Amino acid sequence: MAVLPKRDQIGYRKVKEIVMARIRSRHWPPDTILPGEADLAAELSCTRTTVNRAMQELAEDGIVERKRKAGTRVLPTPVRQARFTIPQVRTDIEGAGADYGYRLLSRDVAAAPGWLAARTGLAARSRMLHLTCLHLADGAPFQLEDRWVDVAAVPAILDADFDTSGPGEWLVREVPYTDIDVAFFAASLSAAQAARLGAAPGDASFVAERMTWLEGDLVTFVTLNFRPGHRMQATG
Amino acid sequence: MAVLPKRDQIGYRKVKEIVMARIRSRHWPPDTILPGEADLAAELSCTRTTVNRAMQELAEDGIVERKRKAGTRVLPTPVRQARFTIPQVRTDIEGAGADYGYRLLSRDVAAAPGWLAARTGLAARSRMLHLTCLHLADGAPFQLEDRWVDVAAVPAILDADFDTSGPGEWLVREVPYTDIDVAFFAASLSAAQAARLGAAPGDASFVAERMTWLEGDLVTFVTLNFRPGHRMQATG
DNA sequence: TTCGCTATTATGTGCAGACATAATAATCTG
DNA sequence: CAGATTATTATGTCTGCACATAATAGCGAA
Repeated sequence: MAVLPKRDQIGYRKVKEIVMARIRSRHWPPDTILPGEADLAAELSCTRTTVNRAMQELAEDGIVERKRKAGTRVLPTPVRQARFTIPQVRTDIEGAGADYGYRLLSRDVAAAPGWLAARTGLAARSRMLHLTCLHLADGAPFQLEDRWVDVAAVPAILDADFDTSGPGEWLVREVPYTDIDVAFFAASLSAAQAARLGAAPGDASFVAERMTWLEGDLVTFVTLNFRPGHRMQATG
Repeated sequence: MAVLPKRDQIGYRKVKEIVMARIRSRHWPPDTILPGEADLAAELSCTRTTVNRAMQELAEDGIVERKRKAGTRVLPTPVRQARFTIPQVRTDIEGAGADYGYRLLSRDVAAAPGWLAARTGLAARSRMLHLTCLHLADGAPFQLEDRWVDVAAVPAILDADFDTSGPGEWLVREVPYTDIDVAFFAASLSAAQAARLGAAPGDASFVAERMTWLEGDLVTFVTLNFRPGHRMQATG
């Protein structure tokens, strides 16, 4: 049997491509107001629904800006956004083909320190579980984790056993959350941190800091120090 | 006139909310195969189209995984992704309410160095424009830019004037691209870098490294050293 | 049993039409 | 003419329906 001829109707992907090409080629330079969805649909002989989906995605991608009645405008400098998967240390390590290892370094319950309360809006005397642990890749120190968990928000945390696997995995499995804030920066390792990571004091460490929230209340605050040389990749 | 009673039909946002809530509450624990779109549509009294849109977005967000015939599965550890806008230094600085300043430090044309060719797949002898410049916030050094541009890909770059504004802005305005790779890491500042940034040699600097491509060919490679203390925020 | 075809089924995408909503443009009014 | 009101218009979203496509499950033949 002959292969059935593909229906050559135009789809939203194709529409996206066409519009992108026109924007890139300066056929529609920055700040241009694009033709309305109905016009484009007519030109490309598809329905407005299809054009709409394409345009919505272009808006999501930061290529255009849409406003009712005002129309769709080509953004001057494409506000391209990059995405990265929020680091999960076990996945990171195993994804790189290395063996994952873990060690609990310390565990204690204490009142939230002032700097933490100030940064997160916690009550100053909140009871927190404070954990530090080390994640290893092929036996070598990879990441140093310093975590605070609000006991009021997650009472069960006190009964959890973190001798053989980290609190991150337990939390992500057991505790719901609605929002995450992440920040990245560089810091010099203290003597204590360097010793844990098998690096030299003062070495530059890539640091991820994460706050996890459930409906506006802090669940956990964690600081992750990576071993010197670590790179975080993203793609736009 | 009385306010017209809002039609209380259910929309895709509401569907997303409901599904999210059920997943969070463990009503649908990880690895559950959700009811089919048709069933959900019936339960929520909306159409399959609406449910479909909601589920597509949940898949985009990394909450569920969808496969034809196999159905929609709740992911075990929500592969939440964070997005950040690819740093554009002027926007960053002005967005923080500071005055933007700029200085060109050096400009020369040279063959691509070996490490660059190796990392980008450029021909080893490609002619490149090499620029270094400094971006200032309220007069203080903020970011040190070290950029390579492929002259073959962007011939007009040789005629551009980078005395008063940076190559990043010129490129984003004039040159189309299709892909961006970004990497972030921490590095200790060399003596020369520290002098430029008004910091101390050995200080930890947050570094962004960016490769920009047009249909598989490198357009530009840039290394951005931020002043010590800089934080990059993202939100999930 | 195992290979290979076919039927089934859940998601993917498109069409046509309708009404909702936001924001601008046009018009009316003092 | 300024300010308020109304009309217009582009996008936002939903309803129903139809067919496409991928992947599994089930069946039959070697």
